Amino acid sequence: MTYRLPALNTLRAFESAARHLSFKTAASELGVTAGAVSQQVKKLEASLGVALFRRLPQGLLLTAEGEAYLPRITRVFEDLTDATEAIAPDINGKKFNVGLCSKAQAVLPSNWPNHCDRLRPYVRNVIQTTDVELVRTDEIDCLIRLGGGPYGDLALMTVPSPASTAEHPATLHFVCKPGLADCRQSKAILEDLEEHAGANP
Amino acid sequence: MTYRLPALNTLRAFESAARHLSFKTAASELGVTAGAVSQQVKKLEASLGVALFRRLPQGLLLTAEGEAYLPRITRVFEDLTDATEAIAPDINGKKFNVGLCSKAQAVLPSNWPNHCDRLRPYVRNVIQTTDVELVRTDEIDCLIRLGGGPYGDLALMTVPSPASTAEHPATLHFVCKPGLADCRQSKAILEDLEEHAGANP
DNA sequence: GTTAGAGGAATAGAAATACTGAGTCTCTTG
DNA sequence: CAAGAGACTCAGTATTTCTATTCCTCTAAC
Repeated sequence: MTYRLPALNTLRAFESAARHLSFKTAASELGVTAGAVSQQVKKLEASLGVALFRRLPQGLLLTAEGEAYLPRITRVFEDLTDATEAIAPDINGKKFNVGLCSKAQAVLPSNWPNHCDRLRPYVRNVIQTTDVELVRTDEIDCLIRLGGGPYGDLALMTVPSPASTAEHPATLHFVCKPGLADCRQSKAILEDLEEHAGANP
Repeated sequence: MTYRLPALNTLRAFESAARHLSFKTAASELGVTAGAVSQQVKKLEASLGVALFRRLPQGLLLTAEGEAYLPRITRVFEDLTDATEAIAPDINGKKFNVGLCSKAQAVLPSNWPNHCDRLRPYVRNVIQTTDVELVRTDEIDCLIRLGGGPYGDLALMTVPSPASTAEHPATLHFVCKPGLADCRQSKAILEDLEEHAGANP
């Protein structure tokens, strides 16, 4: 059985762009530039011989075909994710090595991340550092700092810290590679930070 | 939602190799060399951190993981094919432009391919030619000849011709690009050739 | 109106990826 | 033992993809 299919990578660009109705947002989700997404989508449309988006000056709209295609493609990616996790659980389930700077540590519960059970499945170990380079080299999966930056090509998510005052503004920075920005581990940690930041005595 | 997935092209290599339990056969199905398939599969295994094949001197076997993965990946490709055909019927449904050499014509029903309705959905038109180059340039999708070759990088499938005798051995050659070798159109035409070759008065 | 900002399109060049082709190895077959 | 089949490796090449920049259109604010 030969499957005559569009280039598979172009489908990822379409799926993300269609969900967000924005090439720019899709680009940041995929960790590439908007131009790359635009090119991939165009290539997909050309290979299908069908327009999937309507480009309006205000932004994107899906055509009828794009509307019909999106849920099925999303479904395919979900199935693929499930199938892959079934045989290679580590691909999404691995535990994070977390970098934590001492100033950030100061605004977190003293035994973080063991203050409760929630982060246990997601965190392997925590090392004390402020070095963003360790994220780039994969020695740690994410870095939590109190302010700082900029971080260049890495993804930054912030959590307002209750330790922040008018005189001493402070925000927790969660830095990781773009590909990890939206995974379970990052989400769990961020959610926890949001809840517990400032809970320190 | 960010999907953390293996490189999608490596999945095609795996799917094909696993179905055939042969890198070489998979390679010819995909229209590349065996080395390319081998590399792609290895890359997939590395990214999953799981061995999918056992390489025995006698050939390939699937590991338990590969065994579990194959049907789900096949399913994903089928779903993808269905979804794609739903919005872009031409991707698999286009009609072939067929090249037919006069000698081959002589062993086919006189009004082929209109001798019955079966090929109507698959054939747009037929031109008389023996020029393989037209296949390479996409001016025709397949070429039917009585013997000949070799055809280099193109795919060849043969049908024994009843016109063949001990003195004059003859075989119908069906030549197309590798990617079209296993599609519906090719299958329908080949099946028909098999049935009707030699049916000419 | 004019101006600033946001988002998409187009392009050339750079970077990453995939493919080929030749040579090697092992096992099977005659 | 020789020949053949199939998989692996490696270097070089070809192709694809991405970036970075520039341009364009429309919207919104003044």
